[in-house]
Order: sequence, then structure tokens, then C-alpha cells
Amino acid sequence: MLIVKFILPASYTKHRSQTRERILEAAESVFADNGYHDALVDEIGQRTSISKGGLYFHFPSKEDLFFAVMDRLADKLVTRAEKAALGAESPLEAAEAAIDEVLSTLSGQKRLAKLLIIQGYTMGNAFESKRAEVFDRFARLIGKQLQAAKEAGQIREENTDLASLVWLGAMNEVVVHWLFADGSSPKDVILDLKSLLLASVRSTDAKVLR
Amino acid sequence: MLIVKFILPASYTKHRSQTRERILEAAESVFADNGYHDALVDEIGQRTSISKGGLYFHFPSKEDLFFAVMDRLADKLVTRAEKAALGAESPLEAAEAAIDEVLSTLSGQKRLAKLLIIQGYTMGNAFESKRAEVFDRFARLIGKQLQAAKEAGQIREENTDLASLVWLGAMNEVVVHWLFADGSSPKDVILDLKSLLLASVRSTDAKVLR
DNA sequence: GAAAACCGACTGGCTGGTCGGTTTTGTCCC
DNA sequence: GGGACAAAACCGACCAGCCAGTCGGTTTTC
Repeated sequence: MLIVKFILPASYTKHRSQTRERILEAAESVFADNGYHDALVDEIGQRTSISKGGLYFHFPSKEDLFFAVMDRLADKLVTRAEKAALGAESPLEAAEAAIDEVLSTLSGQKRLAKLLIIQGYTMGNAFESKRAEVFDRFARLIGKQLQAAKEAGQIREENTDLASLVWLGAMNEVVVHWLFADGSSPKDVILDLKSLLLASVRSTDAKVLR
Repeated sequence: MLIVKFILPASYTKHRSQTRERILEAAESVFADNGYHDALVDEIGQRTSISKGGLYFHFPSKEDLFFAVMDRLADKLVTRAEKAALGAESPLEAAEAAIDEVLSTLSGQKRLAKLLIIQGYTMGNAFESKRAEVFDRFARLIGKQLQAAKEAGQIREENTDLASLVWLGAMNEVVVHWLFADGSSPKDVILDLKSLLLASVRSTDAKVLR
């Protein structure tokens, strides 16, 4: 039988979470630069001025640390997208605003984009469910709006789950293209992309609804 | 000054390429199961009954071997898609046939799908340009048809490069979804997906051509 | 003074690639 | 058809570098 200590001074958790935050920040940077596999725990230590032992006091493993970084990033981005969607007047516009927000954010922070989309893969199998989880959050965000748009008669497409998957995949590919090819102006691409995606689901202008 | 020997018995190259093929086959299987990073050269050796030294006689490095596997796979798939496109009556139908072929092939061979799309990432940076290269081959295949469709007035969309990127991204995401989530019947999904993608570019039924 | 937080030298498991040596194959000549 | 020879093909024990995670000890905080 263990008696678990649970009475802690209030300041503990504060310091604790401050340090955690510092570590997460440094880890984000190191993972973004090198990808999961080639990121060294020691380097995260150096950038934080916390020794390896110290890091392992706060996070049980490199993997956990990486996941925490991912979650933190995804939280931020989803929040921004949700906020952007709030200002819209119709579900379809909300969806548009959300992808607009995500794309312009990512186009301006390619290191983070790469971290969020790609850098985890170097980890191997364990990453895949994490990626699925993160992508799912975005897919649901879009899917919810598309569903509403469908109920409001704004769109033709029945299969809103698939549609949100398609939108997400398209966005993903465009971002990846930015990361490795580039050349095109993000602003213009985002505009064209939105028009393509909207066309994929929207009711035809003339009332030829199938 | 070196005198390079170039008179070789014809059978040499034959044996040589047979062995290469055997190695590629085994490597494909091992890489598909484990991803680049976790695949062991020794295991490829075991499945081929060729020692590690033997393997390194045919391929200079694990990385080269992996790339050779990728190229071989991409070749096969691109060829199938091109053949499928040939039978079509219009550019748009050709594009449709191509993605149909790719998707039904991949949906039936998930190990290979995973190898082609994901397993290389565990390698790190070096893989990225390879992925870009392979995806580009498919993008060009689709892009060519979309371009033709545009000239034939079949589609509304101007930016066919972006459109093919979007199509590719959508396909990619759907396949990835099959790999990790699943549940849905590929046949139905492919149908719905094609209708979404066509809608994204096609001229409106009514002649409202902007 | 006790628990939390932190330190950093060390280790254990791993695995691409190497290399000296052996076997197989093809060729030439008698 | 067989002996002699060279190059190709293959073998596999070994090495070298790597690095996440550990742990006994120290410092800081309350």
C-alpha cells in the first residue's frame, strides 16, 4: 500500500509548468530542425540549460516529449482556426475562414508546418496514430461546418466526411509543396485552392441540384 | 589512365539483373513491413539467402537500395495508370481512369501503399526529395490530362497545376485513411471521391462559364 | 530536514558498412 | 574436355559510432 502525497505548495505546480513550458519550447525548436529521429535529447538539454537528467524528470521519454510538443502545436492551430470560423456568416464561409487561417499560418511558419506534418514520421509506427489524431481534429473542424452547410442547403455533396478528408488532404499537399518546391505565392495559391475546394462541394449556381 | 574492361559475356548481365531483382523483391517486403529505419539489412539478406556482403556488392548502401525499391514501385504504378488512361475517350475521363486505377490498386495492396507513401519518412531528410519526385510523376500524369481537358473546354478551372496537386493530395489522404482508420468500402469511396474531384474543376452543367 | 528538482558520466544495445578471404563463373588455349 | 587463370560474386565476423535512458549523488526549495 502506498500513500500518495497530494498536498503540494501552490508554487510547485507553477514552477513546474514553467519549466515544462521552457522544455517544450526548446524541444519544438530542436524537433523542427532535425525531425524526431535525428533530434538529440542532449541538444534539447543544451538549449534549455537543463541537463538530460532534468529533462527526464519532467518527461518520461523522448517520445512523450515529442507528443507533448505536437499536442501543444495542434492546440494552438485548432484554436486559431476555431476563432476564425466564429466570425463567419454562413457555415461554408466558416469552413473557408478556418482553412484560410490554417494555411496562412502555416505558410508563414514553415518550420512548424514541417514539424506538424512531417517530422514525426522519422519516429516510425508510433507516430502514425498521433498524426491520425491531429488530422482528425482538423477534419472534424471542417466536417462540422460542412455538415451544417449541407443542412442549410449550401452544398450539393452528401458525403461530408469524405469531403473534409479531401479538403484536408488537398491542404496538406499544398503545404508540403510549399515546403519542398515552392516558388508560388502563398496568397494566390490559397485563393485558388479555396475556390477549388468550394467548387468540389457547392451546389451548382444554376438550380440544377442534380 | 585506366583501361576499362567492357567485353563481358552476355549472361553476366542477365544473372546480375536476376539477382538484383531477387534482392529488390525481398527488400520491398522488408521495407514494407518495417519502414526504412527499422528494416535491417541483415534481414533482407536472410530472405534472399544472400549475405550482407553480397547485398553490398549489388547496392552501395541501404539508402540506394530503398530508392531502387521506390523507383520500381512507382514505375509499375505509373505504367498501370498510363495504360488505364489510354482507353478513355476524353481527357477528363482519362484522368478519372488514371486515379481509379491507382486507387483500386493501392486499396488492394495496403502494404505497398504504405511503403510508397509513408515508410520512407523514417529515413529523414534524404527521403523528402524522393517523395517529391514520385509524387511529381503522378501529378504530371494528372496535370497533363487536366491541361488537355481545359483546352477542350471540359473544365472551368484555370490553374491545372494546382488542381492536380489537390487531386493528388486528396487521393493521398484517402489512402492514408484506409491504412490507419478504415472501415469504409473502398469501391464506394472511390466513386464519391471521383465525383468530388470532378466537381472541383468541371464546368457547371448550365453554361455559366464564368 | 525532507522532498523536489536537477546533474552528467556512464552503459548497453543496436546495426550499417567493411574487408580479407573463399567460391563460382566464364574464357582461352592446348 | 580439361587445366589454368582472372574477374565476378559472394561470405560473414567484426568494427565503430551512435544515443536514449539510468542512477547515485548534489543542490534548491519549502
